[in-house]
Amino acid sequence: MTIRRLSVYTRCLLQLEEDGVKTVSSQELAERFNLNSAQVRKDLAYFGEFGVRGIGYYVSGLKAELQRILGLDREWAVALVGFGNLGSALFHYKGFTRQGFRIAAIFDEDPAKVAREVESTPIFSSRELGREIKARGIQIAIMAVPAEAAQPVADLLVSAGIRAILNFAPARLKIPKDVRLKHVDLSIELETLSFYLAKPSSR
Amino acid sequence: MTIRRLSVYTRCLLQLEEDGVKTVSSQELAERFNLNSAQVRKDLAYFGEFGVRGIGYYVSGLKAELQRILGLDREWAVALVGFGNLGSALFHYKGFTRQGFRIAAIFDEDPAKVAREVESTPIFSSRELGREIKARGIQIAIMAVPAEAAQPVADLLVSAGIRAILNFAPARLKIPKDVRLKHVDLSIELETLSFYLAKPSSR
DNA sequence: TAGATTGTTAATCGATTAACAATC
DNA sequence: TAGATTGTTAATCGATTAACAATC
Repeated sequence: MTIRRLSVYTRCLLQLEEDGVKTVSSQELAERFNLNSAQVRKDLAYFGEFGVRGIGYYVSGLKAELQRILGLDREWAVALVGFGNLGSALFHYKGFTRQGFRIAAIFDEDPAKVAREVESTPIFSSRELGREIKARGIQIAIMAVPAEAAQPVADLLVSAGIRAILNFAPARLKIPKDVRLKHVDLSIELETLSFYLAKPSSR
Repeated sequence: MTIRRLSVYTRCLLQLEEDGVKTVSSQELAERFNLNSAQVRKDLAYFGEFGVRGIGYYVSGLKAELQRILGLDREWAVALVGFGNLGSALFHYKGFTRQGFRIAAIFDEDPAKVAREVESTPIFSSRELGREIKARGIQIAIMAVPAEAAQPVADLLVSAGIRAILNFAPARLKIPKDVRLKHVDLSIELETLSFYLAKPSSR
């Protein structure tokens, strides 16, 4: 939860920096997100003393610190698995690149696509997944495969040593307990939304 | 958090039903997800008494109950805002439809796209957003617009009375406090992943 | 020095877990 | 009846908030 909030603060600091704001207090940050100022201070103090008493936090400095903590100060090599309609769009999507996630290799089953290149990014067969992931130092995978392929592909990624998955397939991945792998199932986010609408009165 | 877990249980029950399993205990469910069986029982009991003492839960019955609670027993009319590369792929993506999210209208700025149809789904100008959303009973929007368009589009959606947004734009939406609107910013999920990799030793 | 705001300790709140009577 | 497992109460744990000394 703290990490989620750090991500939110970072976005806000980027905006403040653009607006030319030099310093910001925990109170000001808290108000923007309906949080308690003590919580903001605690979140920030957890990773070091970034603030200045009587002043607050220097926007640029704090932003840089948070980006470093979140791993947004570097580029991540990403594998895109599944190069159909969705995969192709995600490849061209600027959103990932913008945050430092560079698609270093594409994987697909379709022999017609394999061994070709898109904007100088190579497309491999899923059979080559393990080798290429290691060779290219890829730690994150974006999955855009059909639901039925989701679990087999996830298993492949696990044995290739991938460490994080953003899963667009409408299936919940089952990852062995002993594997240190963080994954986000997009479909769960959607289901959460529908609950909110189905039960407008509660929470 | 309970809702997130209900979503996970539902997916598991679907699988169990396919496998022909008739009943399941809180203990069995808990083991699958590294949860405590008391927590599973509490999650389920919160919405009614679905279990049978000495037996457990009937898979089919519980699945149906959870789907109802999550609003997955009906179809939701969804607006797709932004029909570029990503928007177009999301439109053809089976994942949303599969879970009952039907794209009822598309919105885009590009005059070349407006007033056309894709697979009998009409494309409107963003100016028509308010009218069409009301006319079609749309409550959920999927945003696939450029980062700089994200906030203005979100504001439009808010005034059109939309109640949930799945945001693919790499920007964190700012929603007025008095508006009851639930939104998921996909980019925050990504940033959470990178943190996990940047700090492998902690938490 | 006076005012502001941090970092942190202690108090509060909420969520998770253990334990068990109820009951199939 | 004996065994299993629920729903729920009480105990525990962790996260949020209030309060305040430290300090710019």
